[in-house]
Amino acid sequence: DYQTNCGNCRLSSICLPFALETSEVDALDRIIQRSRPLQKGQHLYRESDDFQSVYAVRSGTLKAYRTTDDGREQVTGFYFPGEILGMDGISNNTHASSAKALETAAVCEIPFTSLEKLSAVIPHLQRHFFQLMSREIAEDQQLITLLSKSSADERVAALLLSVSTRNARRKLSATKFRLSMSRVDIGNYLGLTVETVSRVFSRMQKLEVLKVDNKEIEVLDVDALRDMANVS
Amino acid sequence: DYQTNCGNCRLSSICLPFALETSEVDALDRIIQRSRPLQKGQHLYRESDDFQSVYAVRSGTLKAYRTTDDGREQVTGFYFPGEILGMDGISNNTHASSAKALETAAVCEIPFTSLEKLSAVIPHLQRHFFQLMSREIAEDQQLITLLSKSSADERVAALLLSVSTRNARRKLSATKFRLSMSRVDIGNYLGLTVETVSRVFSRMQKLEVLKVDNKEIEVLDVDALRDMANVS
DNA sequence: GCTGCTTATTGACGCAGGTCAACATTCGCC
DNA sequence: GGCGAATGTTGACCTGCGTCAATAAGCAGC
Repeated sequence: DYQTNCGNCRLSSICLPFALETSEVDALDRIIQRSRPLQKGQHLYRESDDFQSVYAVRSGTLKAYRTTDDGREQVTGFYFPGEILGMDGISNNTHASSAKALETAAVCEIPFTSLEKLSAVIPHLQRHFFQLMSREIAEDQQLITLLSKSSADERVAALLLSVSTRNARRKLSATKFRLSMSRVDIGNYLGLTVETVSRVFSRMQKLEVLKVDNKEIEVLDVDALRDMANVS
Repeated sequence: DYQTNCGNCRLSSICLPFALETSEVDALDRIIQRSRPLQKGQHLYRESDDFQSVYAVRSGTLKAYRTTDDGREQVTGFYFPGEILGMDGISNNTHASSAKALETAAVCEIPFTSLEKLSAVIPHLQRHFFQLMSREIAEDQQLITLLSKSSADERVAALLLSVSTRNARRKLSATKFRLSMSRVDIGNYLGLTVETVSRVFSRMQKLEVLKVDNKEIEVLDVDALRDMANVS
């Protein structure tokens, strides 16, 4: 099958609580389903699908988005390997957003009822999922602040720093990476138009903060980028 | 003391899972702490306080906000009776936002470690808190969409409809109510300036969608308001 | 390689909402 | 009830980003 188990998964440090014992990891492993990879553009789930599972990204990137009442799309997040998505579906037993692969991607499916049962007997696991959801709330609130208060430059800088940090966590380069999402998706996520995103990239390149070659990004001056994002 | 228990609380339909048995409600009651009311302007908790508890609003209104790196404030939510706040603190054992009373307000304090323990033995309760957190995520995502895609008119209309709905849930008037938050807070929450909020209210009044008398709002034409908010 | 299609860049222009300023109203406090 | 401070309203002006349009660069399929 597609990958043996959580015990030898190098993403488990991001995805699982530290404190699990081997027997507990095995129990979790038994409920997790690994299926064949999604192709670029394929959906993992769609808005208003029945909610069954949450998903951990094994490889590739996904975007989550919801469709507004007037038919437009709002990207609500990007998900990288080790990150978990689908938790917004728990409240109504219906997915509140859709999730689509931005490139070939593999996920671990975690059936939620099994997870609940297991959580009741593994306190660390229950705690872990409470924490994951809480983190998602805190992150959404940061995005809210970004959308409500920041300029185009600040928004783009903040996204780049976020991608950079998340890459570092997976032992990838924090300064040189490929953006798997299109400019449209970036703009949509940040509440900007494609044109504005493109202009910000150009400006940052002119200021020698970035080197931009289509989706390949190199951060030349992290401090300057931090300044632009207004973070300490 | 301040209110006897959850069993006879008329907000329990909003705040608790339906399916709890009497003995389970009693168990919950035993961990909940009810203290004296907060005065207007008083804090329930502050950003970076140790996280101990989540809180259910018993009466009054609170606002949650976080302070940005450059010292400005971002209002992330308003909390009405029956609603639960503080869940963003779980992930770091530190509150990610501050909560302040907008008027005299009473809350039930729910110590989180006790809640976790109880959740492990009352499946409905565990489920309920997963759902509450999931709902918070879904609501934040709606706000994200609002901030990212909507005009000033749409934002204000959406907020008014939200307040209206939440009033209705508590058997209060859906069309005539007092906004406990200031124009500054509304603007801050919606990513608008006070002036813009004020102008939108004036415009809606001129269009006979609302009657505005300072904080007293009467919705004269719900359908028009829904149209302005772009919802079906 | 070429062809058509999708995605990205750049420029010119307009407007929704921000900013600044003056004034009005409300509210807490004595 | 009166006073001062905080909050809300309205107007005039300005600007950052959206819109529209033209062009360029990637990319999949043949």
